Amino acid sequence: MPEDVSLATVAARAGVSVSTVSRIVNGEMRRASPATVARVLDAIEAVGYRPNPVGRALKSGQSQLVAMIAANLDNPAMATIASSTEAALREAGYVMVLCDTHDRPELQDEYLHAMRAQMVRGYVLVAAVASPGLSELSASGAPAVFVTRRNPSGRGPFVGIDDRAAGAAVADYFADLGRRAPAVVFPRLGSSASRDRVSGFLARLRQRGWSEDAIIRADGDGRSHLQIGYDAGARVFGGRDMPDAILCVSDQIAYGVNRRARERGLKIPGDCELVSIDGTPLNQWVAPWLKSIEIPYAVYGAEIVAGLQLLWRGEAFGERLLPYRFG
Amino acid sequence: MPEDVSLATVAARAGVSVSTVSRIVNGEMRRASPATVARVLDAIEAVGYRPNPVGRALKSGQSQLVAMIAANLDNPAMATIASSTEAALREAGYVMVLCDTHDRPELQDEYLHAMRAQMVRGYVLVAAVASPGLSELSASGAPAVFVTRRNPSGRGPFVGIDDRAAGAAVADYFADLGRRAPAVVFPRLGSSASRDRVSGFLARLRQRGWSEDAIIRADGDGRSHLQIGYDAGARVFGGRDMPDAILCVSDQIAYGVNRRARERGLKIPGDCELVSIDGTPLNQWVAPWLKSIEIPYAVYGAEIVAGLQLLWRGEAFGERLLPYRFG
DNA sequence: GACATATTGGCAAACGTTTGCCAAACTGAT
DNA sequence: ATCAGTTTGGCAAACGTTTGCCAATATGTC
Repeated sequence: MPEDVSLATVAARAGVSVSTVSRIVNGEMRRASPATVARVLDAIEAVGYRPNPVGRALKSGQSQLVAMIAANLDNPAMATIASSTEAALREAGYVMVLCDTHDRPELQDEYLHAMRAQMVRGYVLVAAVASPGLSELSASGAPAVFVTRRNPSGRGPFVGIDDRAAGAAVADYFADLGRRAPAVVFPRLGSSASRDRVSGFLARLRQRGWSEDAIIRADGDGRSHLQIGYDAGARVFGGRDMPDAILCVSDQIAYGVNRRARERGLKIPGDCELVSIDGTPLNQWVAPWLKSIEIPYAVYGAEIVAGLQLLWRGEAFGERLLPYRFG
Repeated sequence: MPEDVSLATVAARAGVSVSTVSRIVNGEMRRASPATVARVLDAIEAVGYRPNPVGRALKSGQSQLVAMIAANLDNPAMATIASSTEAALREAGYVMVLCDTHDRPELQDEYLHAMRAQMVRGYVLVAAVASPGLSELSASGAPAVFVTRRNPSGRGPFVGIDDRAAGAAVADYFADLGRRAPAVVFPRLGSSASRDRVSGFLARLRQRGWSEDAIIRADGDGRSHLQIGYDAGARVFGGRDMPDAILCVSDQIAYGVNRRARERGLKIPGDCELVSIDGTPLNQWVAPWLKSIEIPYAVYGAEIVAGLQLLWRGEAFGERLLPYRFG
């Protein structure tokens, strides 16, 4: 494998200059006679030339790299987003660099700097958290798409679902089902997504006749939604008013709540119905007791890349709310 | 944010040449007088200089990129490996590029080519599949670490567990427990890992008195272990001899088998004990009925990077078998 | 045949780095 | 004062690419 083939190799073999080869490689066919083009194409084929992305990046100031900065890859929802985005980017000729911030602002900033140094073409920020570097990024006008959570510092292109509507849909479901004591469990330090889901849920319940304090609320601390659910479950199931229906703003929170319920000997969904928002496919296998708003994470990738391409072309791209299913 | 600071910027400000700055940046302190060094360091600080990895890569022929080529990011085990590797690489000053092959050899080859073009420093191959490009890679002597599955074409540095021993441990567990009708469920097109787990399990059972055909075997097709388990479950539970203990070679297979058992009204682990090999932390939340050989995926990252660093230094690195826990 | 105008292709600079080599300046010994 | 040896620092080439500009050749018009 002679991996030292460059434009010069091809040029020498075809008996033309480097610039001519470069132009032909880049599709500028009318800058050379058909005969020359053919000769060059043959030479390219013969020596197995592939453009060097590094040389290109240096010259043009832009690499083919796209940075995905995600809060926590251990969350299956994010893993699916990463996976589908990677596929869509490859399809479009780009390469994905994956950065896991573990929800820590300093790490996020470190990555943002490192990625800028790599001259990445764009940024995909999944569940980004507020940080100085992020404000900088927003201000710089670099192509960035926010996913799941909206840009914490200012506006920015967004891919996600209508979180308020999703919350409201669950409220309707509970109400229509005749549940009397609804509850909601969410992370204390909420993202825009969590907040919107909760507020949509609460607003709709109020519309449908519940008083503010008839709705049980429980939040939890930390970055593990599993733990948040488990902790909140202790309070929810330990109080005097047992809920008969709980909205968990993520699958993982529902897993935590369910574990607590199990430990307390409660039947789910018999004693208390659980609904989550996420609906990853794994649920059908390991959590059949869980009803969910299913977010189409597997198609996020295509939407994200479409958004990036709009931004690259200088066109507007505000937000793209994807349809969810209540399954 | 003036992101056009280069060595030249610093050099101009410090009143020295570019080469001097470069040498100081790279720690060659004795090539300049202390006074100069101080001046340059100040200038670096003042203009906020950060070396440009692209220029560096072009000159040196090596980027700071490390390619992780993984078979399927939707599998939580792989997601954990990816996540921990990413953290360890960052720690060591590298940047991880993530490629998801969806278990398809052509895609794997496409990625291998693309990554070589990116002048990546090394390769991490998680559950790699045999392919022409992979043979080439092995032959080229590029730094590559194989994870979970051994190099399908030839030998190569490996990070994983002792799969045969793990299989044997489960056999011992079943035997000690007094189970009479053990079974094993595995993917038909097995990786080295699957094969070793199964053969270790079978060998130990034979040692302990089982005849070859007293052990129920069921395999399944396709790339989804969930589906494999579900399909195999139909056969296992539908046969005349009901197993009273099943080894599933992965968590996801166990999820599939369990779903089938549930649908048939079987009690797990009452009617039939399930043991899997993987033991991702999620099990404790959503699959308390499952006993597992717990593989420490979260520490794979550190091992992988340590292995890469050995390879980079030209030192030998055969294989690293990590301890597992039976929990 | 003279001239304008396309067409075709090469030269050279630039992107940010690293590094071999050479030159100046300094050190100290004679 | 001379010389050798060392320290200090710059010049310039190279990595692979892109692109503005200019030169040469070909084509067309009168």
